[in-house]
Amino acid sequence: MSSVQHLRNVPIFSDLKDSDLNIISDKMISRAYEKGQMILLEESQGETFFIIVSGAVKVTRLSDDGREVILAILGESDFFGEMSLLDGEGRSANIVANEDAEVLTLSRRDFLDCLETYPKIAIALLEELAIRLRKSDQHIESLSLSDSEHRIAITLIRFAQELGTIKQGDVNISNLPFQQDIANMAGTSRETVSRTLKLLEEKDLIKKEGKDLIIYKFDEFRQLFS
Amino acid sequence: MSSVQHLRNVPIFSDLKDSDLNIISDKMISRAYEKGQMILLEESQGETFFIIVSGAVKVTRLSDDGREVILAILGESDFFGEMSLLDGEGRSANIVANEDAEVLTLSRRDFLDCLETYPKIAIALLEELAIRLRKSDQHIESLSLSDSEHRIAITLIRFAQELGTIKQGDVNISNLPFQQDIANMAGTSRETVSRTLKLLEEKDLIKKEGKDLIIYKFDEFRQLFS
DNA sequence: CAAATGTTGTGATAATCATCACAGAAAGGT
DNA sequence: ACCTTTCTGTGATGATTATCACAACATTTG
Repeated sequence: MSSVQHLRNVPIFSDLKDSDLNIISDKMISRAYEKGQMILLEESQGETFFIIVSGAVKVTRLSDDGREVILAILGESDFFGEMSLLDGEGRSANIVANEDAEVLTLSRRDFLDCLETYPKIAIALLEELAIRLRKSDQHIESLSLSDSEHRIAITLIRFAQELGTIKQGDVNISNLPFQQDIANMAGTSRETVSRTLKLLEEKDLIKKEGKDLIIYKFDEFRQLFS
Repeated sequence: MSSVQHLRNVPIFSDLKDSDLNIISDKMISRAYEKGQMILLEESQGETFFIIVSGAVKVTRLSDDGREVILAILGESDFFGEMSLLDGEGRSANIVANEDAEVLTLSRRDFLDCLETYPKIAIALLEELAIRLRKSDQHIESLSLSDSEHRIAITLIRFAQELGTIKQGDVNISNLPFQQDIANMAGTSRETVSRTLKLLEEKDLIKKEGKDLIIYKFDEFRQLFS
């Protein structure tokens, strides 16, 4: 797929005319990372805007003693790097390739020019940030008042919404992340994830099948853990 | 103070010329709420943008069983209501007056017009949302991997940054929120807040004085709980 | 000012969950 | 196919912290 066609899939660019997309696309540089590679470091100045063409990355924060908190897992057509471009602060999170990943990059200068030239992009970006803020708020709520079973269930729901495919009411998440990653998103321990998944399976709410995980009756499941 | 002068203090408007501010200011309507009054309800459609002229509000989410999570406490010159205007989703949080409060409001239509007419506002708003997202990320990190003492300390730091006054290295927070509110922000129980404040006082890190709370050597304190 | 209401302090108890420890399973590399 | 590494399952244990219960203190209101 050409890079223009990729851009067309990215929400913040979807309103633009082909001619404009071409102009932007010409300024972008393609890069590839392999699984586990660090794409952006917390310390570094954020000077680049990234769009994911294929693969997936995780957005993390690391504590002093090395424990990792996963804020989000991003996939195809998602973007990142915009935060420090916008507010000028240093990076607030690390980005690590969670699978082999291919990205398009735009320099700070070109990105900000885009915003000025195409106000629609700025407004679409506002929308996207509002959505992210909303998700963060839900995440905070869940960490604040749920027990680990709820937090893990909610994490599964997030995965289902991002990476799942629906089939007659059930959702299939293929390539479920490792238990350790689920734990780091849900704010709990790896062992608790293992035990809880078993528990949810015993309750016939989910089913593990190799690398896949099926959530039965997704709507009811969501209801259950609101 | 005239409402134009208030707008000048609001970061997203600070770049505008007086003449433009006047135009916007004319479209705004002033409203007053008293302590405890609900300003925005979770269910309702968000159709209004708010700027706080005086007083303070809390941004909360309520669980089914009635427990409250406080996402933020906003004060003078802060604004809210923009999220559902931007992404069209229903409200994600409740807003309650935490003290008697006076606000200026702008209708959905006028707000969106503003964004189109003054791209600078859109960009400034992007900046602000980026800052909020950053704070949310920190909040999530702290909830995920700190014990209650750390979480409470971090909550105090947030208050200090929003409402504190510095005096030779120490920060004075006058009108510290109730322990229950601190607990709801820190994701812990009211009793634990009580015990932890006592503990921090015994360590000579803070001091309670009536309604005030002093954090000694704020920089070191922040260091300590990063 | 008394009564009522709201807020804080503190002990006792129990529940949840992290941590440690290790075995078994799966995946990757050569 | 074998070895190595990574991932998962599961028991035992202890620490943290929520919850309950109630007294003391403070603030509001009639």
